[in-house]
Amino acid sequence: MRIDDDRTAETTDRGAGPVGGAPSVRRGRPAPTSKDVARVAGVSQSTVSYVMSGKRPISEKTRRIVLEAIDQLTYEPHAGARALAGHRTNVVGLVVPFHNPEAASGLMAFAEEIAVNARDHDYDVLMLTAAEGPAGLARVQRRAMCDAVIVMEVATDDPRAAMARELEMPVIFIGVPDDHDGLHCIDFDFETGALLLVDALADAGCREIAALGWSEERVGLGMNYVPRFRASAEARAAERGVRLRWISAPHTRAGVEGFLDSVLAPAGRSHPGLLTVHSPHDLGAALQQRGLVPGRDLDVVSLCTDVEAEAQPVAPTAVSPQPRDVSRLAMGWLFDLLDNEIPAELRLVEAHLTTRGSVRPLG
Amino acid sequence: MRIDDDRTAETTDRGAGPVGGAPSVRRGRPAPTSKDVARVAGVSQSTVSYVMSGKRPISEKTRRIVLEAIDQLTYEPHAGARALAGHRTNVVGLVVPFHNPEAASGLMAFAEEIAVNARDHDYDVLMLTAAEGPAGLARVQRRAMCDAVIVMEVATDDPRAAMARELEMPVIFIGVPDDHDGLHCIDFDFETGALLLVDALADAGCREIAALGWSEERVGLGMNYVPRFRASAEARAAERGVRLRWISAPHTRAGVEGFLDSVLAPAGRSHPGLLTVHSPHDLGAALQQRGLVPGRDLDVVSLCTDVEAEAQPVAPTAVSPQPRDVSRLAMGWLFDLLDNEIPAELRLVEAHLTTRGSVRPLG
DNA sequence: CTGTTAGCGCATTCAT
DNA sequence: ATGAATGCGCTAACAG
Repeated sequence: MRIDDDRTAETTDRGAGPVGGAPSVRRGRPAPTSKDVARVAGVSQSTVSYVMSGKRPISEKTRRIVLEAIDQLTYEPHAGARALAGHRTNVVGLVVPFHNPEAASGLMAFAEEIAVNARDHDYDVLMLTAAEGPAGLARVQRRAMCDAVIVMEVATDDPRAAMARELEMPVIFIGVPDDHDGLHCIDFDFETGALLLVDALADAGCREIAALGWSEERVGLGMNYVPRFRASAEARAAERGVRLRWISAPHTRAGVEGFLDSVLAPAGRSHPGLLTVHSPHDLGAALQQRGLVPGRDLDVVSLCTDVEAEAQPVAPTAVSPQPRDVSRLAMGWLFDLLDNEIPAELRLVEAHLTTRGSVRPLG
Repeated sequence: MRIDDDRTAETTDRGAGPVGGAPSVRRGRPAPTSKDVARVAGVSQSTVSYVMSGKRPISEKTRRIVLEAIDQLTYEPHAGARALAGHRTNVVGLVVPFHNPEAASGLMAFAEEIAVNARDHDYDVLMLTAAEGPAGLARVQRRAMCDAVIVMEVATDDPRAAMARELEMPVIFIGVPDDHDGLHCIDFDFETGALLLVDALADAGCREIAALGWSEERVGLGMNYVPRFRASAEARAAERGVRLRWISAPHTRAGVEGFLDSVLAPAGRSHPGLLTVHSPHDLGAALQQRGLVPGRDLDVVSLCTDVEAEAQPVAPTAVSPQPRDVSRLAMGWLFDLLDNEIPAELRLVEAHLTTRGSVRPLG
């Protein structure tokens, strides 16, 4: 049986470090535990726990004393112990996609937003890679490494969808798999975004639209937003009696040039319209080289973030997929999901058109 | 006192799921524990533990039986429990920098390489943000959330350096703070890289070099590699009797154009040399627009990855900072550090010049 | 309102 | 070569 504490009841020697800029970590000393806090505060260990969790009423007086002791010892709870006893890790898993230079910037924005939101709720982020596939999700659940997972860059036919249905823990997909029944999915409303962009060109009088879509690689990986956007754009173009053409290899210099050759060469063609996705860097230069100015010689609209738009020589009228909004909402949903039972659902972030003068007003 | 097990000694009902594609996670059932494995295998719990850790000799026979039970139950150890009892989390922290579109691609490559290496050692990656500053390092240590941390995008005068010295846990800096005494730092050898690039131009007969460096933002943040590279390049240029000029705002279109105007306008100037860092996308287009071809009308060398180099209209002779090599080596060092006491040290990854024909052979 | 107690699932020290 | 017993630091149920 235990003979009680090995540590004596001194309340002073574990106090603050050297005067003036005491380091918040002291070498050699083991990290203080809630028992240490309890001793310093002169209360029981469970009281310390309850002060931290707020799961039962505590008198204002003891509350203050305990918080003071916590502060004095710079105590922080042992994550593993807490997870073991409390069945909660305070960690969310984030499955990041395979490296993709084209989309890297957007992905980092996503990830950062998620990490910051997590910290706001005293959560941390475990970085999982797409390389682990569905098995990765099962692994982190069985090891109890996180309370929920966010999956980015979902494919139309994504094997992680089936796995997510088997898991106990909440999984939020950023993107919409074909069969998203029973899944919690959130994404930008690419369908409406496509409508807005096609309409912007059609309203300006364009009879013909050339679209520079996602890279071949993205398409090949079956990214869910590609068909969502394309199908919607095509449907609307048909409705408006506009011809819509998709360009292959849109993100190579040759692709851009070839496109310009074929579409714009017959000078005087009526109202050529350009719809770009994440405007390829070369496009601005290519147009410029041909003396073509968006909003004067042709109409250009784009699906891209505001930052990307403003970076163009001529900022295009655009619809932003709002990566930060999407991840912020995803996190809000996730935290809701952790405490409450919420039925599976598909949530879409509203699309808006930002007019920027790359489209000629119909005159 | 404990009345022993609540679970009966059946060894069959927790077996594999439905025949043919049994899901590896079964809803409703609690995750199996090492005790479950022990019961199924007919051994003690500690034996299961020792089979997994290999920390004491186990007969081949029981070893096999235990592994079989583990497999059958798809058992995985509870991360929190393991961390609590074993004082090891099997997690490495990774501090990712503030969002920076310019460098996002490289950072994702870093992160992916680190994550993959971690998984190879049965480690996971906790994503920390630079926003937490030095306090973030202290926090994850006190909470026992990881066994070591890797810090990316280190500043010349980085507050995390001081914190790292206080910590018990290993911290590896990717980058070299000014005062790196007592720190474990690893990075690409930017100094030698600069020498190689300046030499390449000087050897080709350039008397004048214009350098397009990092963005103002990077410089403003005090990124350690900026002065390391610049100082070394300047020193070598002086040695070689070459004039070296740094261009401000190198990553704006105006910056690039302004630079070309001032340096190249006086046609026939002797051997203009260009040294670029992460070639701005616009540079290729800008040169092309002026009818200038690297390797014919001027000499261009670059500090950029092979991928970035090959993406240019004319692939430049270049030195690659080898992000993947650096992170792989960092992880190797880290795992070494976890088991062995290794003195602090600065490790540099060797620089190599890859000749690609953007420099005219001296004739 | 607060203290006492029993595990959470594992690693590890004793025993054999 | 194996088993039994202990405790890591915490949460939550139980007892006042």
